[in-house]
Amino acid sequence: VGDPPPLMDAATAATATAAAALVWFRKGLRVHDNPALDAARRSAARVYPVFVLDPRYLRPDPAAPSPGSARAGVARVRFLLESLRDLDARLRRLGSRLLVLRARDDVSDAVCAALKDWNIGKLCFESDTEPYALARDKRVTDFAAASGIEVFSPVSHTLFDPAEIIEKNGGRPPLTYQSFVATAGEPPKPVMEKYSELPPIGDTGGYELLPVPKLEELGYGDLSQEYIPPFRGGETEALKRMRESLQDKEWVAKFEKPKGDPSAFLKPATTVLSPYLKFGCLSARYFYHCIQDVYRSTKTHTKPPVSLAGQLLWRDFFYTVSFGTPNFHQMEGNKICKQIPWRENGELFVAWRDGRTGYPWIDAIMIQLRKWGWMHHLARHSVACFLTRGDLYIHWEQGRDVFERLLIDSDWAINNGNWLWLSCSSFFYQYHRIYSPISFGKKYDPNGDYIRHFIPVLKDMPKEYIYEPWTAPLSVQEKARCIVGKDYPKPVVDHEAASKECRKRMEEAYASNRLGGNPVKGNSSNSSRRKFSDGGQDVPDSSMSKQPRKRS
DNA sequence: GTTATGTTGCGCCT
DNA sequence: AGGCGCAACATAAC
Ligand SMILES: Cc1cc2nc3c(=O)[nH]c(=O)nc-3n(C[C@H](O)[C@H](O)[C@H](O)COP(=O)(O)OP(=O)(O)OC[C@H]3O[C@@H](n4cnc5c(N)ncnc54)[C@H](O)[C@@H]3O)c2cc1C
Repeated sequence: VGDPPPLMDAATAATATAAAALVWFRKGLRVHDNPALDAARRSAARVYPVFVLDPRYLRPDPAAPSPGSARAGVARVRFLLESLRDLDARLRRLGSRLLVLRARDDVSDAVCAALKDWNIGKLCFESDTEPYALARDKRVTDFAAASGIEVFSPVSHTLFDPAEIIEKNGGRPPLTYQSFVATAGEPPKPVMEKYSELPPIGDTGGYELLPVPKLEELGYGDLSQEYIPPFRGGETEALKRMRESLQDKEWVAKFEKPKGDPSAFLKPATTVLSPYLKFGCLSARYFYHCIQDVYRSTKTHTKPPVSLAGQLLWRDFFYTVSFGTPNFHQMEGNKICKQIPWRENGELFVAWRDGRTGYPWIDAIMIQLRKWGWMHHLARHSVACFLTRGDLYIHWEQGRDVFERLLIDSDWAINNGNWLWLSCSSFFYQYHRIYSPISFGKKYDPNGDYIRHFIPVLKDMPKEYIYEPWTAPLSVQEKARCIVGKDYPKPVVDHEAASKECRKRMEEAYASNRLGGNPVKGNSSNSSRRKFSDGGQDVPDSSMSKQPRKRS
């Protein structure tokens, strides 16, 4: 169970020596538990720590629906730059520095050029299992192979190696959390050896070495303060935040995920370590390890899936399933995804995206997404359910795209996995359980403080009406200086009617998935069998109202 | 075939 | 704050 991978572990890698090693940072923006950096410093006399800026990720896109680049909201761009600045500072404390390169077009071209220009003998980078990353990295490793450059690419972004888990499970990814946990066992220990010095960087030839750019230098000039979330990027912040969270041992030991308050924003109910894990400012293995330390010091502690350690296992669960599932990020060609005829509706989609549905709970969450790039897990549930199976019946891929761009913790595997979950397309199928856009938030925050903070126009709406302002008498709306239909939108759908309609459509979609989608099992061999034996039992009519079971 | 299980619904009850 | 009925999905294990 605890066996280290047989090939390419840090010790093996360290035996080979090269004059110059290049450490390519992408995620994994940290010094602690960094096997790639560790291998480089042990095996080379000169180490070049490199990050390549991708203009498509960073350049402001004026056509985008909210501030940011085409691919990332400005909150995540800021978080990345802060993380790079911190990484540079931490490398400098070890006598090194971060070499920030700018890709002209393709990131892999820039890496290959540096490998050649600096005469690199060994390339080290953290393995990344996203399809985009696999394609990018293959271009580089192909070049390295052709140039005789040794490559070391350890798994250190996740607790486990997804490929290894899939192999252990008989070639298929485990599709339930429990089977995943049973297959996975205990994660490897983080590489935490302290050292005071890194090998110096070598000659960088004619390369112009610029510091990490400022947001303003990238063209983000007149940004309002509102787009500065209260979370700063970087490894230093990550370790500080983790230690603060773990300091309260009782809180850690009693952590039980569905019990948190999604409306808490001044002091969020969960750790908000997700953006740090996303960029690798914090090692998941180190975090997991520290949680286990806390557990050892308390009498009892909660268990997966609801415990804090269990949250990290969810992360690895989605990484593993996504790695082993072709077309994981879409409905088409995705074997684990229910085929559902989602509806096309640009107007409703834009209302959702821009926080103009007329349901303050939903809109406040979408505005928190746009401005902070982070919302509580259950808040994400609320808006994802509303967009898809709960109210609007719009494709989860459209919601996924919005989250992918705007979340500061935007993560391909986790985001897609959770959208599959919430839309009842995979993993979870109880489409009758629909979040109410009114009562769900109200039970945590009856006064509506969360709404008032993110939707200032509603700040004087009496609490009796703040979750349903369209029900407020006009005199109340006037007194609150918020006229529904003018200052704040009317609801785009009626939740009662819309959710009922959604249930019906889901039932139909599921029925046709059973008929058409699964012709493998239940064929003619048992078609002659009828349920005569049930004849004496009194089956309530309601249970018969659905499609008759056709098994022929 | 049947049965147990599954992180996170709502409304209503106490 | 927690328990219950509601209505009910899929998967794994037997
Ligand atoms: C529609 C939707 C989209 C999501 N998209 C993302 C995303 O792009 N990136 C992302 O990191 N999380 C995503 N999540 C999962 C979850 O909401 C966040 O990870 C969590 O809210 C982050 O806050 P935290 O760090 O305080 O979590 P904590 O509760 O403190 O958990 C600690 C860590 O565990 C991991 N984790 C927690 N919940 C989940 C989960 N459900 N699935 C996988 N890993 C989890 C995260 O890395 C998190 O940082 C999404 C959830 C939904 C419903």
